[in-house]
Amino acid sequence: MDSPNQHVSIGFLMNQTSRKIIHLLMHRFREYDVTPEQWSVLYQLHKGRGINQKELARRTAKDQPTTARILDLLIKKDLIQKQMSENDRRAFIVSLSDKGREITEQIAPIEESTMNEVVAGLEPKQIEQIKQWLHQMNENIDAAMNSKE
Amino acid sequence: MDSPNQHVSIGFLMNQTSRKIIHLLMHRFREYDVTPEQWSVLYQLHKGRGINQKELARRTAKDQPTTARILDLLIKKDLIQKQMSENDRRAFIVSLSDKGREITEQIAPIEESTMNEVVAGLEPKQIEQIKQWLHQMNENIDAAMNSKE
DNA sequence: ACAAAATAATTGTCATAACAACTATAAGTT
DNA sequence: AACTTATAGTTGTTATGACAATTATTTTGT
Repeated sequence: MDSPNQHVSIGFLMNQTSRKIIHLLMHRFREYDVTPEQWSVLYQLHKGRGINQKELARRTAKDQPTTARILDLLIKKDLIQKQMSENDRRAFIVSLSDKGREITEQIAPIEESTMNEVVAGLEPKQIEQIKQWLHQMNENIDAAMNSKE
Repeated sequence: MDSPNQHVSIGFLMNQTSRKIIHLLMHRFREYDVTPEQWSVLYQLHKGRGINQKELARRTAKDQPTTARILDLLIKKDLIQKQMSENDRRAFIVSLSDKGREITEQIAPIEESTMNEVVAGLEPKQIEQIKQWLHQMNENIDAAMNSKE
């Protein structure tokens, strides 16, 4: 706990904090045998129906292979199912199983209260401010990636 | 680019931003055949001499197995070397090779300018503010992990 | 001094993530 | 319609990260 915070790069700190959040969520979700990344997929499926894998990958900000592998695990656990799209035989529509819906609804409040613990001591306005700055950084990164390549 | 930023959890956003930063750095470092995580190890070795693996793991905020595996890769690339500690025959002292030092010094300004691009549009005071809030979250998470387990 | 506990490092396993290559299907172009 | 290009999804490879178990050494407690 020396925390020489001033001399640490913001990139390093963000990476560290992000990993710690995932780590904490993993602990809190452990009894449901669902990881935070798996939960982010379940959560998107709970919010919006009739989504194919590509769209799901976009909404969870993962690439398609990563999404496909998470879906494999979720199918093994009987939390979701895939059905072939009627319009496009290349695509699959992914949806929650009954068990998946049940678990998602159980985990949602745990995720919410855990994230409240993470941002304890910060005002709602400050949290909105961080989000706005993070969004700005995201745009900067997109611009940097596009300019150089 | 729909960016419905208000409805996205701060955990999700931080994770996404953090991954994008790593992704951008990876591109910028690619010609040196060094990943951002490998670079964080090289950087710590450049800052402080005579460090063993455990201490290096602490300073890079990685666990020991992850650190050991990164070191294996860096040894294969001839960027570092390990020597047995004289005081403690369980431990190894890790240090940069000449090639490692050279590459580290070449990459350092690239990392710095890339991170400047990432935070473009943010005032130094705002960046300090974010770091402080991130630090606060880190402490909250540590407290949460310790209380529950 | 000796047994027990702690510590430094490694190895194995699984999940996530990026990237490239591939298959199958769809959309476009002529 | 045939040919080309684009798209949805999968699979393989490598790196990172968490965790558990193991080995070798050191420290502690008596």
